[in-house]
Amino acid sequence: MDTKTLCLGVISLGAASGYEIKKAFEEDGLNHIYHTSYGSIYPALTALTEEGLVICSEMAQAKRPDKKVYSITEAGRGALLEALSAPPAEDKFRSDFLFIMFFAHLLPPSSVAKLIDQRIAWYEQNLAKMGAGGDCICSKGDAFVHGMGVAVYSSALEYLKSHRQAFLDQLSGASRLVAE
Amino acid sequence: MDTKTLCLGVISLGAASGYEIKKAFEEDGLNHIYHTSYGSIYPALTALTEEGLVICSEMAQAKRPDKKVYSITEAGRGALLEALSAPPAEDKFRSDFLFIMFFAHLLPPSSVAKLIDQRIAWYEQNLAKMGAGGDCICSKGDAFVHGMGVAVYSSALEYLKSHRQAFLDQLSGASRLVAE
DNA sequence: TCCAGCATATATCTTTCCGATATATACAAT
DNA sequence: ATTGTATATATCGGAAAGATATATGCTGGA
Repeated sequence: MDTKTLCLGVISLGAASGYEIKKAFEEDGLNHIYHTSYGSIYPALTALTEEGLVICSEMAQAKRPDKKVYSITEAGRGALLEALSAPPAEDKFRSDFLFIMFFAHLLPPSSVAKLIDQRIAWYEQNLAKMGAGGDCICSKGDAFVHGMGVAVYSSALEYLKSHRQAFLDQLSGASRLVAE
Repeated sequence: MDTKTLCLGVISLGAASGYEIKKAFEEDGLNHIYHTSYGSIYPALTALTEEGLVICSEMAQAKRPDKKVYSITEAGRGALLEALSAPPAEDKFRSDFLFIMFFAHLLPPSSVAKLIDQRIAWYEQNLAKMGAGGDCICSKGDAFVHGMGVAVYSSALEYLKSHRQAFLDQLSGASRLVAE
């Protein structure tokens, strides 16, 4: 999914600025689904405007920097539909945490324990936030995607809680054997 | 986690060529944890060699292209430990599938159904492969990471199976209302 | 009260990375 | 015989990520 499609999708739910698009991938419903950056968004919006897929209305704000609000055009809706209809690329998941866990035998068990505990706390915080369900830009698919996120995070949390101790025991057991 | 660290990690488990490093991120234990490409690996190996973190022994193979096997040095082990000790960056997850589901209301319900079914099949295949547990480069953390992967994929699969019908009903219900 | 920090808002620059492609060969299957 | 797959390295071009620059108002703590 290229950045242009990501922007087009958000704008299809309502006119938005580059700044608001970024927020949608940080706090609102698209959080955890996809990420993008200003370095990609602003050039994408320029390109979309040139292609006539969005139109830009510059809003001079009294005491703020000017805000450029983009709205989708009919051609834009067509392009979005086409992009969404293409066979989806495989999920791309990269986790520093899991990579480090893979090499946990190289680290002191106390560091590993700390990382796992931080991770558990992270899942708990996020699940609490998701449960509250405050932020969302509320498309139809939102509840479905959101529910899947909650299901997956819950199972990850449960796994960490229930396997933490055995894993740490295994690690210190192994290093104890080496020391003997 | 930059590509140099990813390569260093794999090489720390045993001497490997660029080709074998790539495979470790496709089929062996690091699958689903991180991805990388030849375009990143080969330059990274050159840089690691120049920095003295790995050494390269060129293996002339009779009837195959020469194979460059890289081994980690003591300095390399130090650099790896340092990189693994840094606070992990947040997971980066990007899913075309979930992005499309978020905009499912724009697509014909039959297309959405097809995508979900393909997804269910994908999880089933992968879980079968992971259950068999054939491929792994077997570090100590391998079982822990592998188990977490199985837990998460299982819950995703269960979620899709149990919510598929209600979601599709909701989508066609909504479009029926529009048509009336 | 003052100043730090945060939120709003756009833009660009550099480094890194991804995907595609080129090259070469052996082996298996059709 | 020919197609496809596996082994193996290397590089190019375009896309993206992350950091930084700029400007300003609001809020909260020292």
